[in-house]
Amino acid sequence: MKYSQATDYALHAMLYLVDEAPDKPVSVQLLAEKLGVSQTYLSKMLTKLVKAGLIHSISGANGGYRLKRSQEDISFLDVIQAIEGTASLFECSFNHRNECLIQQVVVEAELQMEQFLKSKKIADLAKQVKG
Amino acid sequence: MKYSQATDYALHAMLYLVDEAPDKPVSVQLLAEKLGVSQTYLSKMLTKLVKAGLIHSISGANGGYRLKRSQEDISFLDVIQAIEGTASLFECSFNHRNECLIQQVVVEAELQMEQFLKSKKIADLAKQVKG
DNA sequence: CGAATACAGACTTTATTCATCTATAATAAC
DNA sequence: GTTATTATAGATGAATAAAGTCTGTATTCG
Ligand code: SF4
Ligand code: SF4
Repeated sequence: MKYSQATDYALHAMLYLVDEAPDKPVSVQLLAEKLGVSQTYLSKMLTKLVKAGLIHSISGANGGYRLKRSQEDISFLDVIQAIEGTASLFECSFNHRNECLIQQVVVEAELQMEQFLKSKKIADLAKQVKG
Repeated sequence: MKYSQATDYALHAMLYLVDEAPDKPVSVQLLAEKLGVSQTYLSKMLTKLVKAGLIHSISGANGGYRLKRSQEDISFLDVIQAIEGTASLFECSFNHRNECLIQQVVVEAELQMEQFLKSKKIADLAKQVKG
């Protein structure tokens, strides 16, 4: 049970954008080169980040990707959930709704983790890397 | 990204053992029937639980599985880690050891979840189901 | 217009999960 | 000691998901 590698790429891409893209949009070509992954593959993840409202895309020449929200607001949780989705770690086929105590325990546990990941911002990391 | 179905089976099996197996060992045959899964498949999970030290196995006629530790000590975390292992959710191929800030964040986040799962005991759930 | 860029869908390959089958080892009952 | 009953281990196959590629389309700048 692991995060997909796509999450790895997305986190690094965001880290790059936060760190190095103050004004000009960054193309997927450049990002893919930096991360050592193919353009078309990386573009799928960036598109997910766009749909999650984390970054903004600009078509056409000189286009690319740019942060959308204020940097300080983008958390690890935002990026991870954009890629991995928000489904629970535990989902049983017998859906004994509202009465599944196992599900309740796992969901609450996940909430603990999510709360922490929400408090950690990508920008904090970029600062640390620089300093 | 989800827990494997094996974890689902293992949790239900443990729940059964905690709830209904005070003295006599329970055979994999009975457990498999209760859970609606094949014996050989379920036995793999039970073997993992044995190796994790949660239950005890007895070969031969009238054998089966029995809880090992005191019931109250067996947590969700114990069962989940017995099946899923203890690897981190995030593991990057470039192993920039000790300096990977992303890894540090995720590991600490996991710790939050694990702490919660450790505090929740299987026995608590069995009680709730009964009452 | 033509080049550069993002986006979308079909497709392939690879890895993991899920599950079964078969064989072996241990032990209780007879 | 033989037999029935149980757990354990390993090989194998099927189903599903993840990882990655290819091709084509839409948008925008110059
Ligand atoms: S109680 Fe929850 S986990 Fe158990 S069978 Fe019902 S839905 Fe599934
Ligand atoms: S910093 Fe961490 S996540 Fe990033 S490449 Fe290094 S090991 Fe991988």
